[in-house]
Amino acid sequence: MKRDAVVRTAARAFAGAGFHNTSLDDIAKALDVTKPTIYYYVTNKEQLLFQCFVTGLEPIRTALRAVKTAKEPGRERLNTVLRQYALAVASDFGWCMVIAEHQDLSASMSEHIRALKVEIDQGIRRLLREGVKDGSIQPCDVKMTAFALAGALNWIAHWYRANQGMTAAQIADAFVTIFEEGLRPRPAGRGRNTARAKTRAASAAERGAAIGIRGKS
Amino acid sequence: MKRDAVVRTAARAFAGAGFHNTSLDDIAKALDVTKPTIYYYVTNKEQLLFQCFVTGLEPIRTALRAVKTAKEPGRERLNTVLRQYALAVASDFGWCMVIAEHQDLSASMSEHIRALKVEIDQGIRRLLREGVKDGSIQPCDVKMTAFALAGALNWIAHWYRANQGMTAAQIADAFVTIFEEGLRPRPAGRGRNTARAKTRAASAAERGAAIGIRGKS
DNA sequence: AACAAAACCTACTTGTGAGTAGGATACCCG
DNA sequence: CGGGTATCCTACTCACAAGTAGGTTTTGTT
Repeated sequence: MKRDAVVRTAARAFAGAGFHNTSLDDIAKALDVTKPTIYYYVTNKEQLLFQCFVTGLEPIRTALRAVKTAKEPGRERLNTVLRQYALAVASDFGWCMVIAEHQDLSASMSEHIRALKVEIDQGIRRLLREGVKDGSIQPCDVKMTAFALAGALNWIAHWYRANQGMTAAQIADAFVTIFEEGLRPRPAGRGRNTARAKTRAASAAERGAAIGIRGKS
Repeated sequence: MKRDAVVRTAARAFAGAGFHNTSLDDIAKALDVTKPTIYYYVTNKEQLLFQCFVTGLEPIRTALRAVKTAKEPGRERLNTVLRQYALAVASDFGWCMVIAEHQDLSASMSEHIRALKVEIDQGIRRLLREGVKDGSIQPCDVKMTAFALAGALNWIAHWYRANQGMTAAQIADAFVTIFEEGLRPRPAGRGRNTARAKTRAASAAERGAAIGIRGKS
């Protein structure tokens, strides 16, 4: 559907200049059409953002549903979701689903979005709880941990640019490792992933800011 | 200075409705003055945002400078900075320093902000490297770890509201613990913070979304 | 009191961007 | 070929918010 192309183009435009700094004329120009054409496919600028939102969130919801029936331990299932999460955030719609503010949406759409986010949040907490129960995850403050995970992953949308060094999948792996291992040194030799722990020590002293300005990564 | 009150009020307004959804008339009304009065204290709407930015970032920079001379191991120094970071993000200026986009600033100011952010990022990476070197931090991908830390902390600005359960300091502690321990279970008994590890298992099954909608936390 | 500087106001201009009216062209199906 | 539908256009309206012109009040100082 052409409508999808409109939404995708809008998502890229929003990600590039921000929602309020992107006029519908801009989007139209990127599509080589005029503004009324956009309105033929969508009713609102608001609805456009909403669509980006939902489209971006969808793969995460799917992943959450998928692991619900899996028989792996909680941590593995969580990791699966986190990887999909990272991919989604690094997609064209990542910016919209993460940065877009509910202030820019009407009450009803805002509530809809909120519901979707709550669903994802609860799904992650659920996996955490189950992981703790089956012993694959360290006992922890589930709520805060979910916030930390979501924050770290969401933030990817701020700094990730495609075709600049790492792929989204590599980033996902790196993050999973970081969250699994923790900063405090673990007794070496023991545990099952000593090998992996070694590969990840490749730290590059490149320039760039973790805080969220787009520059050299 | 009254100018500070203007900036602080602006910060709160921006945090509440977003930069573009906040008119200077709004800010003026919140201060019980009129728009031209704002322009008496500040030249631009842009400069207003810029000031919020710098004000919010300042305590983090200070903390980074402070730990530079400390003699503690890297992990302890990093934790100190992370705690200060969390406090800053949870402050009135948190939203501005985290969410505000460089798109809304002129080239020069944007560059200025970027420099400050790079400074903080590099400071964190430095602490990570030093921690790895002195053995207080697990070998890891320093760049990605800095991104994950910054992301998790920055995200606090999206969901934290003062006077709703946790204080900023408690959140900071929770996050530090999460990042220190990691999700993968550690061999019990050993290590120095078994006690702390117990206290943090207090997970409450409250409702709310980690993704960033403001509701019941 | 007198004067100046600081602080603040009312009443504008102006640009921009969302959204619309109404019409033209292209495409499809009998 | 003819009529209907889908797609897209030119040319507007309109509201809102940033920023300004120019004046008034308040405050401090000698």
